[in-house]
Amino acid sequence: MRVDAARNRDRVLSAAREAVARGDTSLQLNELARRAGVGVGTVYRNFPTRQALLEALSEDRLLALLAEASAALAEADPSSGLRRLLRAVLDVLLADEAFAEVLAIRQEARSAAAGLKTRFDRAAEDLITRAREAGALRADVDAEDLRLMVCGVVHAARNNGGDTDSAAERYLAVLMAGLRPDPRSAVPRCGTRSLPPE
Amino acid sequence: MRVDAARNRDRVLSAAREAVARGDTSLQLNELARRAGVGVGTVYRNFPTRQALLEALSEDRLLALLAEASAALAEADPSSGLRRLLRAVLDVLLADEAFAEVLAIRQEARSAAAGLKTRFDRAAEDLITRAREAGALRADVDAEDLRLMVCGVVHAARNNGGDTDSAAERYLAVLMAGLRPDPRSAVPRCGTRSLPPE
Amino acid sequence: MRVDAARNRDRVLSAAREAVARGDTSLQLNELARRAGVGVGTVYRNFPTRQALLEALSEDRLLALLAEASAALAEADPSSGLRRLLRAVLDVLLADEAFAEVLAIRQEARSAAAGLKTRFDRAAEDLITRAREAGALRADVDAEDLRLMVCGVVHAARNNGGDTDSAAERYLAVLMAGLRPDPRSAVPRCGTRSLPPE
Amino acid sequence: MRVDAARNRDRVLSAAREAVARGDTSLQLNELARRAGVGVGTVYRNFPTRQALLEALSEDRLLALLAEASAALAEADPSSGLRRLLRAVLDVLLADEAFAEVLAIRQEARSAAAGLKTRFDRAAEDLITRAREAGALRADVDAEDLRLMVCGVVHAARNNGGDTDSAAERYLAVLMAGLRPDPRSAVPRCGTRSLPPE
DNA sequence: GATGAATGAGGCTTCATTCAT
DNA sequence: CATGAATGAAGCCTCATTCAT
Repeated sequence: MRVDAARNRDRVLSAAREAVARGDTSLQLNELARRAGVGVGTVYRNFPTRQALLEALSEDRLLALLAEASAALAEADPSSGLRRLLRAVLDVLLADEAFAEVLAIRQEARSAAAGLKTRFDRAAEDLITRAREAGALRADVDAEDLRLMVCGVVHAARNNGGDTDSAAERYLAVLMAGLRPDPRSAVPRCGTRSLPPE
Repeated sequence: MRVDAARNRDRVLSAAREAVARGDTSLQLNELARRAGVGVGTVYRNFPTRQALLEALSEDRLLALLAEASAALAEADPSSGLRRLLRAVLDVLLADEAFAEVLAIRQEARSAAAGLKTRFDRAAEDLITRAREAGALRADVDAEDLRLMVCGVVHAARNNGGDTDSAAERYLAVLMAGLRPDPRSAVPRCGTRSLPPE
Repeated sequence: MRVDAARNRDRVLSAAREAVARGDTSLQLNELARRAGVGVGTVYRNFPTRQALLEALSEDRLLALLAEASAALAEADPSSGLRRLLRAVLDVLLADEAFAEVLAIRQEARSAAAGLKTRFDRAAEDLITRAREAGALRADVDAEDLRLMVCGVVHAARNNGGDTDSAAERYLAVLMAGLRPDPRSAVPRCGTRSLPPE
Repeated sequence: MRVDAARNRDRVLSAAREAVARGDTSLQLNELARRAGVGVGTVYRNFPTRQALLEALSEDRLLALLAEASAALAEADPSSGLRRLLRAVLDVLLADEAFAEVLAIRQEARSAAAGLKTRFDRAAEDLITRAREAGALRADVDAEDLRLMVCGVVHAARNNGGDTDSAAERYLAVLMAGLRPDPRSAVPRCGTRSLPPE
């Protein structure tokens, strides 16, 4: 019966993913059960609350982002590593509207997703430290800030009247530019290397 | 009886403002009627939908921001004028959580608020153009982008675990830094103006 | 509309009384609404909880019992006054199964029924004191005790396999006999008036 | 495997006893299975209904009461024998809230508990007859009446706002006093036996 | 205009029972 | 025999909106 149970659980998750893809992030457990062709009780057994379902949906995403963070850390250039990670977060958020809730909202529960999020923040912190030491990142932002600002970018882009993706593109560019340490405060003298060599 | 009607409308608006100030942005018309000491029907007559109420609430805010835009345009320095406006928007959004919905969401209706928002965007556009010509602003953002990005900043700050205001402060700093034209593309030369010669 | 509202309220109460009379004391608000031919919301507006409905149902009963208590107090013989009241309580409980919940359960809410119950207990206390002073009632029971013991009598009688009423009759007789002060402790001497004159 | 089955059954019973001791008499079979560390199916096999479980739980109690009835019958004084039995019933009921359901409710099934209850009633009947003949018990109560009245006493005591045990104590005293034959009908004479001559 | 009672669809959740493994 | 996942009817309650007065 392990197999059956797993299949049902997957059906629910699939239905949820489909709903999110359709742009319906309400994730009503009853409705989901109907769509998944499964009893309400089954949904409730697996995911007692919408939040639990949301977190289950997010685990894959978080694992992918963790992998991305590792890859970013493996890059030689701290700045481009960081850029890569922010991009990756942005892409996931654009693809999965519901995921923003998990990434933005402060988790209270002791859950797998909360753990992964913490691990992700730690990985990001490593990148951040490295970038900061390389002079590529301003001093007053930490992993949580970055995470939330990317969420902010997506939030803004989604409300844009035109193309969400291209808006996100531009807003991310603004964010990344804004993350460079302030040249005025950092290297105020002309003739120094405040710019990368062309 | 015109007076009575106006007073009732005001009562509802007051109750709504109070609710928002309390952090309750659900603005349930029934509940509001109760708090305002007014029949539900009265609320519905004046504000057929939550959205209508929201927009009514926003008119003051939008007028204030319009005034702010004028003042900003009156400033000598284009860059500081722009900064001033962004700050003002941020402050209003921090003070009024519901206002973000009006500022961020694409209006459909032919409403007073929609008109004011358009006027605000136009005023901002003036500031933007001036700042861009002064080389203080990157080329790829318009008034809508700015508006939405500030909403994004507030969105991010509100989800910050610590102090919302200080987070907003930092995020706005990042945004403003990011809005400067990319020094790499600008071919900056020591002692020259920061814009490429036309 | 006051009239309409009152009629609806009464319909619900009637439906509830009918249900109780049928022996259904579950008083499910949805079901009641259906039977009363009224929207669920209407029931919930008038009686937010089953308990509230129960108490509303009880008010008549409690008023009747209060009147009975007055009448009992007006009787010359303390003992027969008390007997009369216990009988009255018993009769009401036999006629209305749901009423036992109100009479037995400790009310927490500030409700009309709670107030009436308190008033009833006070009235009973007067009877009790008088009977006690007349040597017709043992010293170790108060109004609450009497109330609960009559509930106990009904509880027992309802579970009797035979005729509930006749069982109640007998159990009440036992109770009333048990309430007389213990002749051994009270008037231990032969030749005194421990018995009423024949 | 017979051993396993028995152990499982015992686990369920233990869990049920524990629940009752905790004051939870709902005895939900699912919940019980979880607590007992046993599958739901196992619970259902052993106790198809809550009632069945209740009766299984009661067998010990009923056996104990049967023993008590024998002991009471062995006492020289009919009156004190009866008192002893009522006390014992009361104590069991106070200790086990669920047991009242078995003792009070009319059993339908052909069950072990029903049989024991009948045997108990028969044993009580012996005591009753003896007490009646000794003039210590009124004529209009039988074993079922006594059983139910003690249930009534517990019912009343549980609803008392103060200490359940002390209330039960008092109510039992009232019951026992009430069980004595009515002195008025007995034509009592000073110095004579309290029974009329046959 | 104002009132607020009425409506009832809609969403949520539990739990007794079954049954595939 | 044991397991425990699955089921879904059944109950609960809210709230946006209408409409009789």
